[in-house]
Amino acid sequence: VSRSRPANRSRRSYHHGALRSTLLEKVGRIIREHGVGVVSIREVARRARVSHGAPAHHFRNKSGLLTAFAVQGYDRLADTIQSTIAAARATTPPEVLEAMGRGYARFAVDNPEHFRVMFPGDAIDQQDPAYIAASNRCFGPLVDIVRRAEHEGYLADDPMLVAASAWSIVHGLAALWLSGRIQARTGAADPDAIVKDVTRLFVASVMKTRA
Amino acid sequence: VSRSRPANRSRRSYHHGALRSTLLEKVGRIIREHGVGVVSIREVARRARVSHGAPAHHFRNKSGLLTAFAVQGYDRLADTIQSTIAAARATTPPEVLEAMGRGYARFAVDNPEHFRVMFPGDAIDQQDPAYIAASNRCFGPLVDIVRRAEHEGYLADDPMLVAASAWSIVHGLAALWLSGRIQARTGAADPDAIVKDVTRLFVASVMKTRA
DNA sequence: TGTACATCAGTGAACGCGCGTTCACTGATGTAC
DNA sequence: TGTACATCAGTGAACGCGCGTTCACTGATGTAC
Repeated sequence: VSRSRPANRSRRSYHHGALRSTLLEKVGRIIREHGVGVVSIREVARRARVSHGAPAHHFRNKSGLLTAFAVQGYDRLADTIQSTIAAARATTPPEVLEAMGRGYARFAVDNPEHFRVMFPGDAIDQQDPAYIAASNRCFGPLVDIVRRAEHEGYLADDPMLVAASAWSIVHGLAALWLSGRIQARTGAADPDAIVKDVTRLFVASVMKTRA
Repeated sequence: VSRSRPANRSRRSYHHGALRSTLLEKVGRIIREHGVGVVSIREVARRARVSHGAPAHHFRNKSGLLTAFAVQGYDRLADTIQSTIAAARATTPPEVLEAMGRGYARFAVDNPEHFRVMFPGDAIDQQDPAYIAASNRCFGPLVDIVRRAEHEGYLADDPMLVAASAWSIVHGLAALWLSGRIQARTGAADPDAIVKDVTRLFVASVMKTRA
């Protein structure tokens, strides 16, 4: 942001100042409004009120733009999971696992535009180091908690199987919710309620007995 | 297929004979090779060796083409689930539910191109009656089996909650497998093995006690 | 404080491309008589 | 069996469009002295 900003703020400065983050935000809006297939560099630039050549200074190409958007999504997912655990004051493995599931689904419902890009991921570069790192920040804590659960005697099954199952159930629920299937089939209107019920059912079933 | 087909089969007849099903098959190939975003009427027509105006005689427009492809997917999904139940000679609710889960995942792994179009479903017409009917053929049996399970005393939880959870876990597992996440994280190489483990874990947990 | 200059960030024209849809057309088929 | 004709299915030209990428450019910033 320029120090010498004139009193008349409608005079647009030649340099945008925060173009990178603005472009990512516009990507999100376009996906939310019209779907991933509609995202184009030119439309993103148009919404940011910048020439369509400008994004090239921040993202090598279209794939780079979408990959950066997915990375931002992973960062936010990791944050949401952590803050959900903290807000629930969860400490035991069942409490933590349930909070993680709720955080994951919460993120998907609140950030459908990120979730959609992060997951099938046709258009993004899965080799990108920032992408790999951000993705690891999400999966690491899940593995940690199931290992801890096993160590503390909460599990009767292989911890990696439990991790894969936990991830699957919450991912599937989020994906089906976003595509409108859960609402259509069960008449559910509140994602939080069904997320809570499903995660509770799963955690209670899998961690029923403490050795 | 023309009765008066000439001996020289390389002479292409003006009428294709089975263009509709050929076009759908080409859609599948394109998605498998390059992703949903790459499907275009012109490319589909090109692969079917037909002019790009021809598809309009079978599908109103691009959305109609993709919707028809999704409908075909739902039909195959319902068939796969039924035949998996039959092949396993499953009769009790836990056996049937587990077989349904395996069938669902089997379908996704074997028909990723259909699965990808059927689910986020950005590009398809969810109001299409054929679409709604085909989709119902898949969900109906799931509701039937959880209701039966409840009636026979296998469930401690609300049957619709169990149905939503079952669908979620198997859908999430399939989606994560198709996006390569499960393989990357667990080192699993055989989808059947992990599908079997996950469905068993779920069914055994949820239907543990018989009232 | 002032000046020169390198670097950064955004411009806008140009390129070549593939797309969806429409439409007048024509070859092939099948049916009525 | 033969003929007329309606209907069906595929053709290919034309339309207008938005796209990604490149590139010589210029305005703005910031740093060295």
